[in-house]
Amino acid sequence: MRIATWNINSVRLRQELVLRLIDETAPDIVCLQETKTPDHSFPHQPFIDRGYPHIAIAGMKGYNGVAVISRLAVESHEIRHWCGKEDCRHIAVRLPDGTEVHNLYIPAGGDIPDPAVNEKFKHKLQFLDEMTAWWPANRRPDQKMILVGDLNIAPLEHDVWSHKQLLDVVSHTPIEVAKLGAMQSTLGWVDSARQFVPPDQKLYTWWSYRAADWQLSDRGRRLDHIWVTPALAGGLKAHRTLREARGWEPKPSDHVPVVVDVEV
DNA sequence: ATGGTCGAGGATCGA
Repeated sequence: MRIATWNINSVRLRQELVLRLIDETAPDIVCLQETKTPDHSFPHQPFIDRGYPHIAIAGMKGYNGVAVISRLAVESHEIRHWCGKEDCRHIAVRLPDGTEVHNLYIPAGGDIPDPAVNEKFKHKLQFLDEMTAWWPANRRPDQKMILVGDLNIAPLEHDVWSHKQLLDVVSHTPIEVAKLGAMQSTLGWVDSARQFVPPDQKLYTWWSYRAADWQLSDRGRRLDHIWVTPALAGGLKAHRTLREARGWEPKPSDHVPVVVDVEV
């Protein structure tokens, strides 16, 4: 199976770019985050026409939103809620063979890395805590599962352009990294990109819109991830981070797709 | 140290 994840930052504005990803990489399943549209205005038809008729979405007006677009049959889907909010950050699909794909958009967390003064950061940490409790209570490491999405955390030193300068910047603070690590440990989730790109090598999936020249400054972060359970880890075959998509015209997302091949 | 740019939706808010 080939699976892709991409924070698209408005699926209506960038549906042509999603089709370009499909044409260039031929994934079986595409997971999107920040679709930013209610379900009634999600653009189903372009994906159906491309051979991806199995679509599961959880959208809302203006913010967040996740979608799974598949050319493989999907047996069922489930929209999950966290922190008492219905804010469209998690949709899971179950394939006929029992494999589950969990598509996540973890809260970004605002600017100030202090839960006492920043409600958004508090929400991010609580979201991680709730998920960390949920996985071992509801799923087993021997179940075939893929967790993808914009996790809004760059856990490793070389997942950011400057480890030192980002230690107190939300997305790379020690408390977030520790909580993401705790969630990863619950089922022994394997970080697929780092199975192919050594941890001492820089790897990013996001570059700010605010840079004058994203390529020149190259101040990126690896916020987008594909994890698999131990049951699938031995089947990992390939990984691509599509850095070039940061320059796709006319209006690139600030995130790029990550694509993984895994035997299921 | 600061400000820089996007998208949604029609003023700010969130990233």
